[in-house]
Amino acid sequence: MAKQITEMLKGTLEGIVLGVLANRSAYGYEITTWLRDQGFTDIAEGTVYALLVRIEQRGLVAVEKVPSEKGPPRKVYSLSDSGREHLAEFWRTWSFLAERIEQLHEGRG
Amino acid sequence: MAKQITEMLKGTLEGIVLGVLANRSAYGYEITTWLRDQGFTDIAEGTVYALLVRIEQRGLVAVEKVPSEKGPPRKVYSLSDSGREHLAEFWRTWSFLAERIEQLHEGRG
DNA sequence: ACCGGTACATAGTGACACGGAGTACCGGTT
DNA sequence: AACCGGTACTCCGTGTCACTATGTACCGGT
Repeated sequence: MAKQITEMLKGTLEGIVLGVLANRSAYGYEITTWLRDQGFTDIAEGTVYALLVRIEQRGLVAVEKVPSEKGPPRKVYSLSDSGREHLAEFWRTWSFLAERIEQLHEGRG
Repeated sequence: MAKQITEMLKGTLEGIVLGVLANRSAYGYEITTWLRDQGFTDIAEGTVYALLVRIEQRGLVAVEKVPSEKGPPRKVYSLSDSGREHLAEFWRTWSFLAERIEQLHEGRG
């Protein structure tokens, strides 16, 4: 699972994170841990934080600072309306791409 | 707003092209036309040519120059053994990613 | 002579994941 | 008190990739 996943995550990681936030609010460290548990073992911590900053600046998420008993305060992100729309668009784009790739995979290319 | 597809194609477009070449040899212009027919209307011609140069330099494809009746000579690409391996790895990586994203989509995130 | 379709090439730009390092807060061990 | 590991976030530099824009060149038909 070498370098191919790195390039594939471009564009999809944002959708994944938005998808997670669609289910429940979460903070960066939590999301990183969740991704690792899902098998994305190579995802860099910095990558997730940078992504969160980006989607916050675009207004796709709202942030709330919440104190933690175990360390520095957490930045808890939740999906905004704009983020929900963006996520819907992501699913449409993803479906389009996945459909065609699956066709190729099944040899009907 | 098909800017999402631009980022999503990073990493996947290479796999798509390799997938096409797994079925039959093809040249750049032909591949571009095929992609457009498949619905990838925004794929730039230059993108495909640049990709082909890249995978040729990595030894994933072999090239043969073939004269055309309608224009300049075509560069016909065919998959090498190394390319076939790379494609297999692509399918593994893709399946891994697609599986997790589909789970998210179905709300089991 | 011109135009449109065929066919390939490439320099510059922007977006994004990654590697690596750093800051800070906390509880438990020594 | 000093140290360490887990928690939690930040930032800079790098490489890769698709896109934009443009250019070259070959060909047949008008």
